[in-house]
Amino acid sequence: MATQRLTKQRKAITEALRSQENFKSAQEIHALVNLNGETIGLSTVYRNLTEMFEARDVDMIIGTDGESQYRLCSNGHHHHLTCTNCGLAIEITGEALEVWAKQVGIDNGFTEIAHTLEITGICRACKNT
Amino acid sequence: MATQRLTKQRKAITEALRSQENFKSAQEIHALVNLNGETIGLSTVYRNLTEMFEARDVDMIIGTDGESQYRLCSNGHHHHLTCTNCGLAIEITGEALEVWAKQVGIDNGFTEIAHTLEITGICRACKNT
DNA sequence: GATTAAATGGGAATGATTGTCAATAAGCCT
DNA sequence: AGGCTTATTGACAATCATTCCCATTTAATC
Ligand SMILES: [Zn+2]
Ligand SMILES: [Zn+2]
Ligand SMILES: [Zn+2]
Ligand SMILES: [Zn+2]
Repeated sequence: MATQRLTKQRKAITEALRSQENFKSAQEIHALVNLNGETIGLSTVYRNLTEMFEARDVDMIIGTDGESQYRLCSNGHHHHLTCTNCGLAIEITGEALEVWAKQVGIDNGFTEIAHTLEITGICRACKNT
Repeated sequence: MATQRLTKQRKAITEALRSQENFKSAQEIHALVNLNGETIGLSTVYRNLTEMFEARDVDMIIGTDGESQYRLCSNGHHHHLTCTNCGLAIEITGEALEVWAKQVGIDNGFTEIAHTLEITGICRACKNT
C-alpha cells in the first residue's frame, strides 16, 4: 500500500473537489486549485486524482468525449443521473438493477461480474429556460 | 442529408467489421483493413466509423482507457455483457431495466432521458484457462 | 535539526483523434 | 464510352488529454 503523506497539494485538490457539486475533469480541477493562489503542477493533480479514485475516495466517470471526470461522492456502490446541459449529478441506487445485472452475468457463465450505468437527461431547471 | 457513395474503402471497412466478433478500436479496424491488401487512410477509417455510428449502423462504446470501440450489432436498443479478458461481447436486453431507468429520470423531473449500461466479467472459457 | 523516501513540477513524450486541402473517383448525364 | 460535378479520400500537420521522466522539494519520524 502506498504511503499517504498529507501534502498541501493533496489538501488543495481535496478542497477543490469539496467545493464542486458536479463532475469535473482533471484539467478543470487543476484550474480551480490554481485559482485559490496555489500553484500546483498538472502532473500532481492527475496523480492525486488517480490515487484518490483507486482508494475509492472519489468517483470517476468517462465522459462522452473520453475525458475522465471526478467528483467526491458518498461511499458505496451507486450510479448517477446527470443533466447533460448543466452537469447536475444526482446519486442513484437500485437494488433490483444490481441483482438483475449480476444475474445476467451468471446466466451467461460469467464470473467477477461488474457493471457501469449512467442515466442522462435534461433537469427541470434547464428545461424551464 | 449527406450523400452516401459506395466507395471501396467503405466496403472494406464494413467487411472488416463483419469479420470481427467483438468491439475493436478505430486503429485496430484500420490495421485489419490494411491486412487485406487495401491501403486505406487512417482518417478515412475514423470518418467512416463515426458516420456509421451516427447512422446507427455500428455500436460504439468508450473503453476504460477512453478509447472508442466499434462493432456491428443487431438493430434496436441493447446493452453488452463483455469479457474483460478475451473481449467476447454478448448483446443484452432488459425491459425492466429500461422502464426503471426512465422512471428514475421522471421521478427527478428529468426529460429526454437516456442511459448507458455495460456489464463486464470473465467468461466461462477464460475462467477455465 | 538531520535523515530519508514520498511527493512534486514542469517539460518532454505519447497516442488517439481531428483538421486541412489538393488529388481522386462515384454517380450521373449525354 | 467520355465528361462533369462534387463527395470522398489520404498524407501530414495539429490538437489535446494523459503519462513519463527525473532533478528538486518536503512531510514525517527520530
Ligand atoms: Zn440541468
Ligand atoms: Zn450498480
Ligand atoms: Zn451492440
Ligand atoms: Zn437500455
